[in-house]
Amino acid sequence: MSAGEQHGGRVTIRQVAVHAGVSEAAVSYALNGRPGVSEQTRARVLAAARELGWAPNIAARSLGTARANAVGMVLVRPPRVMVVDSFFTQMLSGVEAELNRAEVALVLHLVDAFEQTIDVYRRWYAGRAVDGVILTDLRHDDPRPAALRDIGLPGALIGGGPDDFDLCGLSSVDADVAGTARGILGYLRALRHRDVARVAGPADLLHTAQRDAAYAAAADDLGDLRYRVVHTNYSAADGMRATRELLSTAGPPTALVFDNDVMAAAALRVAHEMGLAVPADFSVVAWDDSDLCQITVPEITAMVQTPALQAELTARALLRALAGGEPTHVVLPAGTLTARGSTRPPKRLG
Amino acid sequence: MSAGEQHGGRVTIRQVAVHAGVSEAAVSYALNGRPGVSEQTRARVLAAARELGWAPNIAARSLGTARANAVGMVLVRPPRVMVVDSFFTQMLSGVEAELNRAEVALVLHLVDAFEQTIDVYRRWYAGRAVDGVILTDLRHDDPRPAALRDIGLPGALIGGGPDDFDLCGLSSVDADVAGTARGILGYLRALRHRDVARVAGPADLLHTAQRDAAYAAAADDLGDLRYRVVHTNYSAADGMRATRELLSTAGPPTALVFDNDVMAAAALRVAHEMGLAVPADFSVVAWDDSDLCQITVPEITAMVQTPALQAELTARALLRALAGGEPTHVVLPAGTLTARGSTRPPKRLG
DNA sequence: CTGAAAGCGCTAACAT
DNA sequence: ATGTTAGCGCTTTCAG
Repeated sequence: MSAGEQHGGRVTIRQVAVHAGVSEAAVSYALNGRPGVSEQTRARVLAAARELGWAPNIAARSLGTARANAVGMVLVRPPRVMVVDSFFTQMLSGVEAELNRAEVALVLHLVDAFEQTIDVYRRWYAGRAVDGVILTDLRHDDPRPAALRDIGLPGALIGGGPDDFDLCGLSSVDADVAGTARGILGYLRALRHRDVARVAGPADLLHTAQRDAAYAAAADDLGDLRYRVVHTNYSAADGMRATRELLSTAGPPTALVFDNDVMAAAALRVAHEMGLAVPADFSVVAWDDSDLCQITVPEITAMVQTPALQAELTARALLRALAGGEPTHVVLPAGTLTARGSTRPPKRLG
Repeated sequence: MSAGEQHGGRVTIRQVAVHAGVSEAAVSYALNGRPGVSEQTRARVLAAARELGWAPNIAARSLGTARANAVGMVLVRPPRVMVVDSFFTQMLSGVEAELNRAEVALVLHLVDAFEQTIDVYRRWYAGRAVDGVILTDLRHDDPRPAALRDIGLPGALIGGGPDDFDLCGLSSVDADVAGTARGILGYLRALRHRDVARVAGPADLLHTAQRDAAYAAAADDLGDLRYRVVHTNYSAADGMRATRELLSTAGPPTALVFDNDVMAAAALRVAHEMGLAVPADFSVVAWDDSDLCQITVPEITAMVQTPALQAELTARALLRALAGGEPTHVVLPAGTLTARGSTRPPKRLG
């Protein structure tokens, strides 16, 4: 609360200059921590700026430097179809953590249809509204990476890593899905489960495809484990549908693994409807952990993921790319399993 | 996909002008739908602009007009403490719906501590980063409205309406909390409940205070209904703590109402732990509805709210204020009750 | 190391 | 109805 703060905004660099008794250019240098000005002047300028409550005019700076100092994210409405709400908020938190550090703004844009996304990118690029974008929920044959390359707009990917997909020069940050899948199946196998079914997310998400491959490989490695999968749209209702389907087969699985926590919780209800008990009749594991996994009866065994960290590193990778760095591909450690009451050895051992 | 789109961005108004064979000013007029240019030229300009893939440079426009064409929201991290995740995403969706219509960008900013919010507002104002802000989760004696007035930054409130609070000239959009509270207690009373306890949100949220008053008044009106309340931090764990507390009293309530869906779901677990049955031993009602209320056993009776609409109208009110309009105070209809299996008449009728 | 001046792309007041 | 021009506030060359 220094003396001058009652001025309250809209102070120009010119006023700071006269206040400090130097030129506008000197102020600019001083404020941006550049050479070309003595330490003494710098100190005086900074003092004057603080005293007057100066803050840079975003538009003027952008216009001069041709940088928006902002990054954008386009989401498809409704969010719940693409990401679970809690995953989304954690992701947002991670992105912001990194952007705040760099004093870069986050511009959010929701579109009604996936196809509109690229138009937004084009507009953003043309208008220099953002310097780059962060992508999530890549789909099979997702047109966005190539579009970004064609447009010339930098980007970075949360998930949807390098394995089987042309990233078009974008950076990516993935979790170790192979390790996570091995962790889950290995854990169940150690409990003697030999028939595991998975209630997965939407088949067209790359995210899901990664897990498809990871689970299949992990099951293969174990050798004596039957593994099947049903895809859903991530909603509770669809998860229940899939769960019912799997449990209604002749020779139902002894363990069900879910691609998110909501569907896992919903499975407990299905069990109840079908007169089955968890974990007596079948075990349940959720890929993501959340409060939800701890308010059910029984509590749900879950793989703890780090979406906020993943998002934070993605934002960092984008900022590096904006600074001229090469694309990077980070893989975070596999999730850690928290065993709870929803898992135990199957009734009939194989 | 017109012919010229391969140009791909960064087209200036000057290029459009030469392409259309007119002056820069004429292009500006034509593009912004203003008088001062014939329909014929306008058409030609628009065609040229589309052909070249022109989009306005955000910074240049802002600098010229002294408007950012953006509104901001500052949230306190972690979001889950202040708003339930699903409420937050719905709110975001509503805000964006309105802003997109007006081609206004949304800038999101997360801070670690509530106190930092006003600094961000000040910086945003000084730098013309946003034209206005949307506030949520007003607290008791919240300093933000007055700060905005002092700073000179327009704003609008999601919730925290006009009743008992100096809004400092801000617009607000509220749900009819009084009506909702009456709806819930009336419904329970009609089932013959005469002893209802509430597991509420954080006491320092104005939001919660509104409900406190609404429930108290509704209980008073009914006359023969005992009502008590315990405040929580909205988390599942704290909700369970409060639920346990209430059910452990001598003469426990026959119905519990919850300020959010997560705590309501968590209460079912508490019931199980305590050897109680829902709705046999006590009924459960949630203020917000969500998928969660439909995957529990029993399903949870809930008040359906319209957070997206509330947020949308708030954004609209803000845009109106930016256009010079007077502050407005909208009150949305009370929530509608969806009765499910978690409620029924109490065992011992009063 | 410092000061003057040009220019980023647009809008809006001016002159034509 | 159209074209000319002067800024918006900042950064950044270029002389001093």
